[in-house]
Amino acid sequence: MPDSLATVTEASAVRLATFRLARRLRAESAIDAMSDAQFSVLAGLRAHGPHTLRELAERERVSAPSMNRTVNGLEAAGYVTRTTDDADRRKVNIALAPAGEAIVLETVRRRDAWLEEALASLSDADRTIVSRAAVILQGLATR
Amino acid sequence: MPDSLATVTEASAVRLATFRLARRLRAESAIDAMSDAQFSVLAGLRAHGPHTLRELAERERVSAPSMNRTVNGLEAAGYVTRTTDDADRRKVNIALAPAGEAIVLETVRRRDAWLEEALASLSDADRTIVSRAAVILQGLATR
DNA sequence: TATTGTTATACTCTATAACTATA
DNA sequence: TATAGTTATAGAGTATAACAATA
Repeated sequence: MPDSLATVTEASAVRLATFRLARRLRAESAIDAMSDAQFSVLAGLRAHGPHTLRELAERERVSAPSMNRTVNGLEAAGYVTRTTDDADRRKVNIALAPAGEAIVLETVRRRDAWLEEALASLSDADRTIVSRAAVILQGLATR
Repeated sequence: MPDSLATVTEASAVRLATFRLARRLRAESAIDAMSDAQFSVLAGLRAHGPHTLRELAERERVSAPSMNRTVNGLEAAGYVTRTTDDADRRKVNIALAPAGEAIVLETVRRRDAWLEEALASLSDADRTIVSRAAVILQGLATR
């Protein structure tokens, strides 16, 4: 029943706008060869500092073996470093390498540049609405 | 808008809110076993009707062989149907099966239910801001 | 014995190259 | 010859089960 698609509720309008904008922003990246999974790990390390493998796996809601593979790729590319923990030698500390930080910063710069240009096309009133909504929506997502 | 520092901050806030909300909403799904790639195809068929393989691949910005595999899985699960086009027998029409439509509707229902509850916690003024922002942001994402 | 990380194995999604069937 | 779809092959990300090292 295609007619039901015309009935756009407030919630579905927010859902559609969120997914479409996220998809558009995700396309702006410093490196085509970098997967979402890899970038998410780099961004997590940039925002929250070094993690053990287990901590990274939990943050990304992924299994430890899966995270191990992703970290293997990032390490091979020189984006992260792996060092055994001195206090507990079972643990491995995974930290952002300079090349990894550069990727995060450049990707964020590109995404914000795209958004900046898009926002510049709006009226002052619309920009104010978007700015306020960003604060409100972030509160909803993290409550 | 001359203040470029304020502009960057505004863009960053929109970017973070968008990614966090999208991630939170994506977690609400009818079936754990369904991947994002599979669900995106079903949602596209639901919104825009039957597609050829090539059309689906272009819509999802994926190669034809990759889409062929995804469609194979969806067909094996009974979520889509494949029928040879009568007018041009090289083409295959891929359409949403009832079971596939049920998955889309249930996932959308869960996501909107989560969002409705979240929006219900807001003041009327904040809700109005979010509703108006949804329209504005969707315009930006699809321009 | 419990925890941390890794390896073994398998399935999905991604790609490019090459093939078949049809126009 | 050109187009639509599929198959062949390979790499990355996902999982669970099993293992080694360490606490």
